[in-house]
Amino acid sequence: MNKILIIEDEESIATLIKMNLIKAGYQCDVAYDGAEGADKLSENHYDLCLLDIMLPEINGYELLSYAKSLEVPVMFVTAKGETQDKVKGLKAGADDYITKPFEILELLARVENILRRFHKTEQYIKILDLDIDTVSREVRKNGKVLKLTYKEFDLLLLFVRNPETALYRETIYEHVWDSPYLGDSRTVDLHVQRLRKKAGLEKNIEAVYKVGYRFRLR
Amino acid sequence: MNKILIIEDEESIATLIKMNLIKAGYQCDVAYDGAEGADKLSENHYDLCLLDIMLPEINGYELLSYAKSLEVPVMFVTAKGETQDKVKGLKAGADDYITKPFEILELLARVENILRRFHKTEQYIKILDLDIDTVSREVRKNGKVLKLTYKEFDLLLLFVRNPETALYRETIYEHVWDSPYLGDSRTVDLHVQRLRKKAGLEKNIEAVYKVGYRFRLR
DNA sequence: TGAGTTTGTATCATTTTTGTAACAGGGGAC
DNA sequence: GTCCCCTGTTACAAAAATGATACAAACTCA
Repeated sequence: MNKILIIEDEESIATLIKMNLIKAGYQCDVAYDGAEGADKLSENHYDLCLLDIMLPEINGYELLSYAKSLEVPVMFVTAKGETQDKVKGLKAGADDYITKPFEILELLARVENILRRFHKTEQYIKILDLDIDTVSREVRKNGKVLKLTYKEFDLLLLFVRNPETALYRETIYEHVWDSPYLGDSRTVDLHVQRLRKKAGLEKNIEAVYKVGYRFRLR
Repeated sequence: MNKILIIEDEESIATLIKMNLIKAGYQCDVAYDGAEGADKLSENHYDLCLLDIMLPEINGYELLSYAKSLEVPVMFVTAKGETQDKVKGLKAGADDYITKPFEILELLARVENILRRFHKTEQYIKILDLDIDTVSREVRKNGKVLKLTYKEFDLLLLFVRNPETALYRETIYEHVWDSPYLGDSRTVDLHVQRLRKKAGLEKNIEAVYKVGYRFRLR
């Protein structure tokens, strides 16, 4: 699961980006100023940082070098016409930049591109006898398309991106349902059963007693 | 089929790039110096030009402006450490750059990215049994002109430019209506129905439950 | 101005997804 | 070995999403 930090002081833009990234299957945090951004960077591991150059308090370049020191790839988000900033940003080591206003499709393409470059994500995932296309949201097993529902697909993605990992129900719920887990619900279990059955993963998704489930590759 | 011109004097590198691009499904020409490059650019239409900066005879920047005048996207190929060149290249209008030595996967990703970005300005698109002229905004199906409305045309364009992709309603709305999607509106759906009917794409535009729609080529 | 288009909302029918409940069975803890 | 909690399974009903149709507002073009 890829985690992206958005550092952007304009709330509407931050929200727009966040919504779209979440839809595309990423996990997102937002920081509204440089200080908050630096805090979040130090507290969590992120796979990518979208960074607005013009920020209150700490400016973008300082944050850039901080992120780089943590080996987090950075994509600059610049306002239109600030060509000098683009150049400066690239010199300073940003991995990409995008100019506001931008097409959401372009943003997604660039995000994917960066993550792919840093070997974090792929459009196609081949695992066991499954071929997963994360862009078309299709899964094939031995060439035959599986009819997975929205949640089943997200659940499968979580498993294949975290193989051999004991995933807590809480973790699963929060990733797939994107809302806090209130405990005491069989929802996750039921979806796991359905996924197991549809994808023929009875042997590969195993229950971990009192924890949740684990995806086995063997 | 996308056609790519590689202008590169080092034969081993040119061959390596060519081989990989062909394998990835592109059609390739190679020019070994600037003069040959300029000739080929004038003789054929290319969708992308990969351009080495350090060339005998004509240097990369002159070729860049020539390619730009023909509206051919250009990606600079620079040797490592030539940071100044990167900056200069971007300023001069290159659409992307890549540093030697590079990962083939990265090259392919970047090529794809550029083509995706520029595909949007292609005048003629032939797909399935449709002929689309993006300038006159006319669509023919088996030679017969379809009477599409403004929004229907934009919607069709979005689909044909993103085939086999699960497009979210948000994405569709923001692209075609060019304003933020506020959720909970059947507008996109309705336009999809109309487009399906008028263009006879009932089989090709399929609903992706809880997501939006997907354009199928098969 | 007025007829014809285009566009978006509202409504209803149908299909699909999702989550709760209830019960059965099995694996740990002791 | 026994008991109990946890997980597997099935059924069902609520909720949500999509397709289809009708209609009204907005816009176009003569």
